[in-house]
Amino acid sequence: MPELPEVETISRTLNPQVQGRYVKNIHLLSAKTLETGRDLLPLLEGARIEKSRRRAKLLMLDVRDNTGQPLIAAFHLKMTGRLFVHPLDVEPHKHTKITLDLYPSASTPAPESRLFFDDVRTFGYCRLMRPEQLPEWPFWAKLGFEPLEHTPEELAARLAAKKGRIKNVLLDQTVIAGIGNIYADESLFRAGLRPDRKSETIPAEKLVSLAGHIQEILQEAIDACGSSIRDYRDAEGNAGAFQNKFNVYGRGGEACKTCGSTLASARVAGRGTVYCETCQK
DNA sequence: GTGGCCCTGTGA
DNA sequence: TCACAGGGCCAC
Repeated sequence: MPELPEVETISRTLNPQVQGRYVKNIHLLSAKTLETGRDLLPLLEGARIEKSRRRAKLLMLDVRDNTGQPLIAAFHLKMTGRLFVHPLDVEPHKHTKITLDLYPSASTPAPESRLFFDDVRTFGYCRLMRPEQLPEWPFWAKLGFEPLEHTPEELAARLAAKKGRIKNVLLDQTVIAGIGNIYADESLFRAGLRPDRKSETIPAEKLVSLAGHIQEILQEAIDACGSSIRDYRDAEGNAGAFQNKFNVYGRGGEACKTCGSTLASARVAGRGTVYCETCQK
């Protein structure tokens, strides 16, 4: 469930709790959660976390390993992944995949807190890599534009270059990165476009308008600290508030907030999709 | 382009 | 009991 605004919120709330901390006592409770970098794991013991950041839906930890070399831990939370910093008396549970202790300095004898990676559905993963290995990761290499770091015109040009149903295009991470099911549906509603409308039938200016709505909605969601449907929480355990502003997502069969007609439910791009047949053409 | 798969919890 | 939640990947 975490999409761009949720991962951005997690990164922002996680950063003050991990920045400059030293890592020890790493516990990998689920071997498959660490997709790559098993060989690099010993270098994390005593490593220093430089900062947390986000690219697409990936939460990235920039680390300096115990030999002083840069290392990257990239987490994909998929649907139910969570990153938390807990007090030391919190124990790992059934769905805890990774824990590591955080020390305020290299010489401090006792840890101050513990970072948890929990994931009920176990689709989430962590990849431990050298920075120079990032381009060799196909998913990373193919990631499209960051939607908030380009103009609507630039985003629209990307959208125009990809044929097919517009919702499929929005969910394609190689076109624009970071949009998931929620923000795809919400953006299309604001832009007045049906999710199954073919992108090649949409006029250029309408795609620019859609791109503007995508930026607007992602920014509003970041300002609201994301959307909490059931699982999502930020790194401090707080729920987001943007779910209260949904126009369509999760509202199939309810009244359109604009025109009052009953919102339609469908399957587009293999995902549950809600839209208004009156407002979206 | 579409649908199955990974996986668990939830709600009808 | 079973459909559904769905990101990304893979086979068809």
